[in-house]
Amino acid sequence: MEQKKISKSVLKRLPGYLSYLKSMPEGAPAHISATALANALGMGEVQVRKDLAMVSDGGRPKIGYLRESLIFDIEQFLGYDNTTDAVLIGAGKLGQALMGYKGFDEYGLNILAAFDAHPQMEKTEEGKPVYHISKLTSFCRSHKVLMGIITVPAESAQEVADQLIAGGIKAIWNFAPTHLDVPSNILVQNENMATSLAVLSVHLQAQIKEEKEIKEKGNKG
Amino acid sequence: MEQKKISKSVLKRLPGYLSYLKSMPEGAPAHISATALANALGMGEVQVRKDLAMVSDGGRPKIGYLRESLIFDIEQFLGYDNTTDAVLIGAGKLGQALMGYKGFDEYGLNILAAFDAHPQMEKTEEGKPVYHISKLTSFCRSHKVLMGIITVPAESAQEVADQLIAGGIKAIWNFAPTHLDVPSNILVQNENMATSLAVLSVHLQAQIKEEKEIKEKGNKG
DNA sequence: TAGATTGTTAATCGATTAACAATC
DNA sequence: TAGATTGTTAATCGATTAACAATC
Repeated sequence: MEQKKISKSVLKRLPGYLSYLKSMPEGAPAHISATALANALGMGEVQVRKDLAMVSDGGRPKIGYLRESLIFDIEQFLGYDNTTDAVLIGAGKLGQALMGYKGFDEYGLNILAAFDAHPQMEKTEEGKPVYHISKLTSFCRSHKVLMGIITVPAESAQEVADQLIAGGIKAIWNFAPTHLDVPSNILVQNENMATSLAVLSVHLQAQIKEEKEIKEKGNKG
Repeated sequence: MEQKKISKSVLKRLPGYLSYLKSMPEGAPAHISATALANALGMGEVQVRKDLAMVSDGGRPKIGYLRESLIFDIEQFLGYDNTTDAVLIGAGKLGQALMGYKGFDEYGLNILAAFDAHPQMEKTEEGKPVYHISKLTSFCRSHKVLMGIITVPAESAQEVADQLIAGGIKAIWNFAPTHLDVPSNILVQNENMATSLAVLSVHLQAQIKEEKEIKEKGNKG
């Protein structure tokens, strides 16, 4: 391995391998082949092998990869070993759901606090503080926060992004369904439900159309 | 236009255009050029033009596309005009957040009911019924539901998917962080937070490393 | 008419897949 | 040894970008 530049497509597949590997029972064999992984996840085995080559220092022919070190290598590569502090803006339902999600630990993500234009409470159920949005920029600066999670309505998202950037943030996880304008050194990762829905919707349309055609043929025949 | 087969990459960009177009104020000009759209969304103008060509029946040189009909065309293409009924399984925080999200109307998505292994309530805040999971398959069949939204923990996701498929569902929106094994005619769209987090995490790692190097250089110099 | 903008055709780029040699 | 599996090199595929002709 050792830092060939990784492509985004590969990067996006790594969490899938990781989660599958971690979900395997203790009793499972210590080694796993790319072939087995590929079959389990419904992927091509060559692709899996190439992906793994990017992060691991190799498997053994006929045996495969040591599961334990594969997990370690992927986690290390993804930076799940060192914790990232984050703030979340918008303590609505989605925001609260994210604040309450225990699983983020596993990804090295630690949400320090929530911010809201109209805080309804002082602390979330999990005991994380909820501050007024006016404190956002200074909080980010003083806590050296590098990541912001935006769960406000689309209208306020750009404004929030600007404040985050003013606070020194380098990456934004954007759940608001809108495009954010940011300097080129800031990464915006859009969690866009609309995108997924589009894919689903178009698939269903095709399905419905297909069924209708079959039915019509049946009636005529 | 007229049904050239659309690629997934194009499909995924359409909601972005749509949302931008819809967000424009009433007072804005009736026409918009691909160039303007591209600049607003930080994309290449050729790409935008090609994408629009897939769904619209053309703009006019020097003038651009009629905004109104572009919106109509994209919505039609994405099937947002006819409503899709869906069920949601897993009435936890995320599930409730999705149940309560008003914006799905806009995408033609209508969540009929929620199902849970241990229902905590009879109805959600929004008045949608919450049933025991044992009713899932028969409900899907009798209501001819085509889409299932899975917001249960990873361990139970496959089981839920199987029940959905038994109920005749054709598309699954999967929020559980796990791979689902399904027949090839069923579409699974994974809403995978882990994927996004991986991208963000790797970006931040690179940022941190870069900063450290600059600082070290500064100290030496 | 001149020029902005469209749509198309060709060139480039990147990612996936196939073929094959290396190895335990 | 034989064969499963790895890793690499080459071929294919698809998507993006560039160049350019058409048009209002």
